[in-house]
Amino acid sequence: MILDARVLDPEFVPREVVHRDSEVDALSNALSPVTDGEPADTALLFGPSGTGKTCLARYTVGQLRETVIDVRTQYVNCWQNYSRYRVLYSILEGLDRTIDIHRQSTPTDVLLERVQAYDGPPFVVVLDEVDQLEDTGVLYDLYRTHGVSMVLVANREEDLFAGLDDRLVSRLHGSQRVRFEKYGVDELAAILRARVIRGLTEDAVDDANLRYIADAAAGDARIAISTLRTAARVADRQGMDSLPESVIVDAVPEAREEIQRKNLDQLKPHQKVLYEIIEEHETIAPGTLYERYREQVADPRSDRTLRTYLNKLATYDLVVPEGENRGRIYRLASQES
DNA sequence: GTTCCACCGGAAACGGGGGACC
DNA sequence: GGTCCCCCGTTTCCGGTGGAAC
Repeated sequence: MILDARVLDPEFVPREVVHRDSEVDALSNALSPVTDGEPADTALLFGPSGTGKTCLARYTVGQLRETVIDVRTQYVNCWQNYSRYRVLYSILEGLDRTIDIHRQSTPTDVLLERVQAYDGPPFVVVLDEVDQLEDTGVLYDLYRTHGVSMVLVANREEDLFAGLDDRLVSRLHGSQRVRFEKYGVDELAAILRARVIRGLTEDAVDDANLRYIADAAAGDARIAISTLRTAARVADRQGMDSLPESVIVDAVPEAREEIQRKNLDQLKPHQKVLYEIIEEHETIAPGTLYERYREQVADPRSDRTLRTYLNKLATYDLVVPEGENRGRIYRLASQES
């Protein structure tokens, strides 16, 4: 039943972007100077998870490469590349200039010098999840680098600007902003339909079931596509030639669990211990949490490190901190009231 | 109103791991 | 092989915040 599994991959960039025409136009306009060999202004993409920001950024930059011969591009995920060093290294990878750079011994300044020495055609850098950067100074570095144009992707404008250097904030003031709203059920169903046409056999799933998936995903395309993929995999394994409603209904919670499992798999052992302690209690105060943690591990980390871990868990949407100061408690995101 | 205390997070220091250089 | 340098995860230190207790 599955003809092309890549289409159901969360990273897949389709040949046509559905229901985001105005956003594509806005980003294309922002990048239009590149078609004349000039650097473009910084573009900022904001919106909740699963609204198509990353997909649209990759799609638009891909289109640019098809129409402009002389342009270079690089995609950097700031979640994985959160330090100044890693961002610069990743950018140099896009320029094929990492030969003789050693990740353990070459100073950051050398990487920056090498980026700033770039004198080729316009270079467009997409910095995804840019609000996850631990050192945002690299944005100022890049802003001042001639020939480099940035597309910054983040969930919330306030979160991004809160962490930025004042000089950069004022310079980004006039930048092109593209805002993404959650998809409606019809829009999500159309996105799924486009994937079904390219990835599954004809009539593998009817419109009513696609709308069911779209409705359950609550505006999040990532969850919708994950649900479709989970259902297709199950049906394919069982030798079915279409997706029955029962398989789709089961796939809805499974897809959410799969996303959560993937997040859990990325945790370090000590972070997992914290997660499991919070899981055991409905809610838990920080002091008690630290105490239980120290009881369970042989080589406990300091409380300060635990606070860093807990912030990480919150960023992964696994744990929710509630209240301030002495009233602070932690609970699992899946048990949110 | 004042003091105490739990909690948060920034900044600087520290140390491990790893590569370059002699 | 020894030394130097670098990044990065962690620790230490500490000031800020705000609710509780007096």
